[in-house]
Amino acid sequence: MTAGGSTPDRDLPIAEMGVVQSAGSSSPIPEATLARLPVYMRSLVEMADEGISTVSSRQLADLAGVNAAKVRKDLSHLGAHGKRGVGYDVDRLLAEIGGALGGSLTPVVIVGAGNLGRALSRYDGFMAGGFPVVAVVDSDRSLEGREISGVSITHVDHMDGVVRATGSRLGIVATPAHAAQEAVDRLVAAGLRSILNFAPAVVSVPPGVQLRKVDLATELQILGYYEHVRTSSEAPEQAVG
Amino acid sequence: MTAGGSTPDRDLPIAEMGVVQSAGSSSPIPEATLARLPVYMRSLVEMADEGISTVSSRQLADLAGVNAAKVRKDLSHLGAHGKRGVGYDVDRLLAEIGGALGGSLTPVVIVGAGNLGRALSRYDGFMAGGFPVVAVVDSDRSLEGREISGVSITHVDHMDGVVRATGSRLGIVATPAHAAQEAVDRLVAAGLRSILNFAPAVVSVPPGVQLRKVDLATELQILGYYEHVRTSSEAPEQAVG
DNA sequence: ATGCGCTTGTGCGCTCGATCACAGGTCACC
DNA sequence: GGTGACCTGTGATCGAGCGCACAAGCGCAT
Repeated sequence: MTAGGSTPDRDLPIAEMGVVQSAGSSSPIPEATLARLPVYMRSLVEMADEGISTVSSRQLADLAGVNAAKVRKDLSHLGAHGKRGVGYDVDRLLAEIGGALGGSLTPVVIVGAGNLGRALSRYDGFMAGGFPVVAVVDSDRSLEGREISGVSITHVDHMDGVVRATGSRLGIVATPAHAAQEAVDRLVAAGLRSILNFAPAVVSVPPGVQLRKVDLATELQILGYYEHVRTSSEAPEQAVG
Repeated sequence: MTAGGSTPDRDLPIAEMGVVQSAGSSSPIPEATLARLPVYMRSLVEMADEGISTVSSRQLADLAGVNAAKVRKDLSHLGAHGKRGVGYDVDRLLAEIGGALGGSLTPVVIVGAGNLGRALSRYDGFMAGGFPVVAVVDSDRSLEGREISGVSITHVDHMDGVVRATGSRLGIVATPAHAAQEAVDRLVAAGLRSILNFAPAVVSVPPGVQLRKVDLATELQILGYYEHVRTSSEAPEQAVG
């Protein structure tokens, strides 16, 4: 592929991060499906709690706010076999989704004990989802030793030891933008391969490391755009009286 | 359901929410582009601070971590005209992106003063991005009057008045899952048309209301999947020494 | 036992976004 | 003034995901 010296507009390579290839063992679940599985899971847990044992794609679709065909196609990726004319077994479905997503507990380390870091450390949803926060590190030595919901803050210089001692497998970056790249680098150096970045900064990771981004300000700006468009187009009609 | 006799798999209608149609006045910027504009903006601000006055699509692409062609196509949606052979004028580009995204300040109201709500209220990135948090409401009366970074908490029953008094245009839902739908309903009733939901729940809104979702637990579960896949495929080689 | 209604699983066409490649325009330098 | 290096804007191609529609399967009522 254009090996020689041509390539007019070649741009930067950019480590592909669409779908992790890894050793394709069992299931290459598409990203879009992956993002919906947790939503299905929550609905299924509720149903299980209510004693419901069977669910149709349509019911699940309503609860999850998506299309029924999409639900079926999503579940087909799990090798989940529902019964035609009946539906899916709630418990079995829960087990299958749970199995696909990793099942057991996955410990998390959070970098940055500022507003956001502290809030995330205390966020019940993580623990409930099987992601206990087992470590919090920060670059501020004055925070060292302070406790957040049972976890004491460690200095970032000791990250390697903390990650090893706690068995952390997922890293969350909740630092200011200017510290994000270093935080990520340190997490990678400590052996982590999956990182969630909350800092409003573009960071790069070596190939093989999964990096996802949650950009709070950007989300608001997107909403702001629609709000802006709406008000702009409504303004002319506003002054009626 | 299944009222009529036809429509084999008709499923629910689901209020379209792909691209807001509104009165298509000036620019139907695609979602994907929209999500990148704030990233470009941050890079451009940095460049402007450094006194750089011109930028090529390639440079901007490097800073934003994307493809140069994508940058050009994105910017073309703004009617942004760079000079061939030269690049884009940084200041002008900033003005154009800012204009497209809404420009001026857009006040935000946050529902839910728990861990997450408080953290978001204090999040500098919002203010910096032009989204000052002007109101925080909660259903817990014991929090009433307490201050968070200059804003005092109001009871949710007074939401209408607070929204009107503060001129809030964007709503953020940071409640527990079970309270999310009601929070959204109240925001809509108060006249807001753009809502960002942090609660891990599926909520529905009437047509014409923009609803975006940030699902923290889901993000972790997606990472957990990749981590799971990776470790599963590496496990066989693990037991050596 | 048999028919009928309900539900799954999936092939198909469509839309959207990403990337490539190139023609057209601009500037600097000689 | 001419030439070459550089950069933008965009048409074309490609792939992913979505929704539809339907054939195949299952269970209940009779």
